[in-house]
Amino acid sequence: MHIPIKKVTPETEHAEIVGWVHEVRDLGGLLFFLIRDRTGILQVTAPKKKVDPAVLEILKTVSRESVVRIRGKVKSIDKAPGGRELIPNSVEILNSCESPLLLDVVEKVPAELDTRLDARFMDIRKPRVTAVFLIRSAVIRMVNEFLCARDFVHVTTPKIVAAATEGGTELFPIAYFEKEAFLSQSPQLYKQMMMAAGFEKVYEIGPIFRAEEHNTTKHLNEATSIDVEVSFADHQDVMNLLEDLIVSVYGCVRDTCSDQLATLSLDDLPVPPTPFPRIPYREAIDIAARKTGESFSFGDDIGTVAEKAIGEEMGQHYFIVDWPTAIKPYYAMPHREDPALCRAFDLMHPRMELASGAQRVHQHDLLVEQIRSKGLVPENFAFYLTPFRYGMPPHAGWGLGAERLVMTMLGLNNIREAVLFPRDRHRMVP
RNA sequence: GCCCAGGUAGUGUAGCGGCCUAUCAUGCGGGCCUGUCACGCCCGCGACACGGAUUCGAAUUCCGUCCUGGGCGCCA
Repeated sequence: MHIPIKKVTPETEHAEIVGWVHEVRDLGGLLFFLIRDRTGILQVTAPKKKVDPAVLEILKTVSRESVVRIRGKVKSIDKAPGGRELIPNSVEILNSCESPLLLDVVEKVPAELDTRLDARFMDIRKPRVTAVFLIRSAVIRMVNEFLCARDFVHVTTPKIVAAATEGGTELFPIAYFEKEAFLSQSPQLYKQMMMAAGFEKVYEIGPIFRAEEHNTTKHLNEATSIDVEVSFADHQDVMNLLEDLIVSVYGCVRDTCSDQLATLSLDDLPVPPTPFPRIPYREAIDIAARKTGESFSFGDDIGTVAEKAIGEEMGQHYFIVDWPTAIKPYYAMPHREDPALCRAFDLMHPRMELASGAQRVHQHDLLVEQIRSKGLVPENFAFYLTPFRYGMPPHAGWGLGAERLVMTMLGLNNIREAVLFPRDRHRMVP
């Protein structure tokens, strides 16, 4: 049986490995092959005079990125990468690879993102890209573990929805038999209904769809949202939960993904310092005004320039709290003493927004009033409002963008780097 | 959606009216090489997005089309 390349150490005697031919160096009397699998790279060394001529014959014909199985004797040697190399006894080409390659897996020559995404399967073979997705996998696993450990119920809510009820963003219309339906922009309404169902703590990690024609490095038309909703909790409670989650995920990545972090030259991944500052919206726009020289009025949304300026000033993760009720969704709970402000918050990384959440309105009549004040028609989503008349507990929650979390954690320049097959304004394939 | 910048071998680039039979790197094919690790050396292969216009002459200027990147807006 083959073993992962990472498990081949200077102490190993014999090994069988399977993987891709990463690089070939023919020195004449000596052949070097670098064989790559998900876990690492191993040098296979073939001195022409010492290896079986039949093995040599196969080795001489194998093209880069072909899939091979190699058995041999492991030699401990300082000169080889990782202090060990494999002297082959047998070589089998499981599938040969065409040439030229679609892009350079060894990264001697860079490839543009567009080229990379067209040949994504091959792009992902690059150790640096593999590392990003192994870390992403670890992040998602840790979010699951973190929330399970706190008695959260994992739920799955529909992605095909009947109406554009939530407002805020454009939705993708789809044909649903003889009716029009939409792809869900967020599980918001459903996770709130789960509060009425009595689950108390729910989470979902799933796709969300936004039909915005944006063209930026931090937006996707299909993204992954980590959504949480908690009964008998307020905005402060769920902010604390979110902060704990972020710190915990960073810590776990640092502890369990050291190989991948090293591949990305991020050996010292800093865990964000806590507590994350909570700055009121008014203070945030003051900072933006001071840093940019532009003027902002209460009720203005925080645009890209302001967001950057505030992020620069803060220099770490932070929350913006006490948002104007007018620019947050109807389900955000207004402050009792000042209804112009609400119990909504955004979690910010210096580069961008990561999450937004709020204590929700749980009183039916107030919710209806707020829906009307946003110019929406309550009758259009009775399915959502009904539970509020039959014992809806007070609750709060948030939604966190998984891609943005990974992107900011690893310092990726483009959010597309954090998605296997990104969907943007112009790309549906592959 | 607006604005800007682009599309040159498989990949990444240089060239920006005639010195272009188009540069360099990588790759691929052939040759030499026993410790490479971006192996090295020699020979060769391979490209101006598409359509139109201007011009004696267009990769280079202009118009249109398609495609891409970035900034902003919108949005999370």
